[in-house]
Amino acid sequence: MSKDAGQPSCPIAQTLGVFAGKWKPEILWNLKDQRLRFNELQRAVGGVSQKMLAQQLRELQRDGLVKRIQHQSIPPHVEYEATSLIKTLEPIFGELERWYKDNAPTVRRAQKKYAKNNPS
Amino acid sequence: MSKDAGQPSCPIAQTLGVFAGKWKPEILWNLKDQRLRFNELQRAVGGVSQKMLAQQLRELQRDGLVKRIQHQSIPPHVEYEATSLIKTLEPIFGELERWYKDNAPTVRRAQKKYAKNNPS
DNA sequence: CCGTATCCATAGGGATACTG
DNA sequence: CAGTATCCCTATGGATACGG
Repeated sequence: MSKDAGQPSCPIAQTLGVFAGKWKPEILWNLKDQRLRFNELQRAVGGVSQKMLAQQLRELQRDGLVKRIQHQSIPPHVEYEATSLIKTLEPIFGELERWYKDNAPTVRRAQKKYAKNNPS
Repeated sequence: MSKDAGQPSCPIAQTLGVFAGKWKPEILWNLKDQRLRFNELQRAVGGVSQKMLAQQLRELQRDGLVKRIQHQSIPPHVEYEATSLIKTLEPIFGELERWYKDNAPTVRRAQKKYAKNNPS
């Protein structure tokens, strides 16, 4: 019991669900202004396994954020590109970036202070 | 091996790391305009276990987003409240909320379409 | 009342090997 | 090249019981 009904109640969590997966921000970040092939993307993201990359790309496609472009050729040639829906995320990305620029030091200090008070 | 260096490269991921944990958005959402006690918070969030709530609260304290207020009394009385740093997240929350309002239907449609094309 | 400690099941995710 | 399939280990997270 106490099974979650499924939908998180607040819209914040809903939106995060779409783009806040483990590798998604970096994938979107890299696709923001360029098409990339699978391997290029894997190198660009750095540290992601094939399995994870494929999976996250599938979810991004499902949610309409990324489009898969298959060129018929041998050897196969596939490119991924951001859809127009991604453009609507830009204000969010902008705010996230700005927040980091403005507040990262504050967070660092809080963490140091916390660490000092908590002999883990 | 192949241990990740630690820091994700893009600031987006950095910022998300601070507040995008599984229960954090809902915790912050509830603390936004009121102090709450541990049990109140647990009920408010809904579905979160004691263990998870305690853990997420610890992280939020560590990152300076939440303050723990301990009243000395028997039985113990503890309250959690948002710090001023949380205020700086509001533009982000605002954008996230707005995005959901504007684009949730689009995402739904994309998902339906994707499901139709992918007999999973 | 406010948590921590412990146990345990499940899902996440890496490495590797293989296919169209 | 662009993935899937498999194996396997670890981290996550729920339930329960206990301590300050």
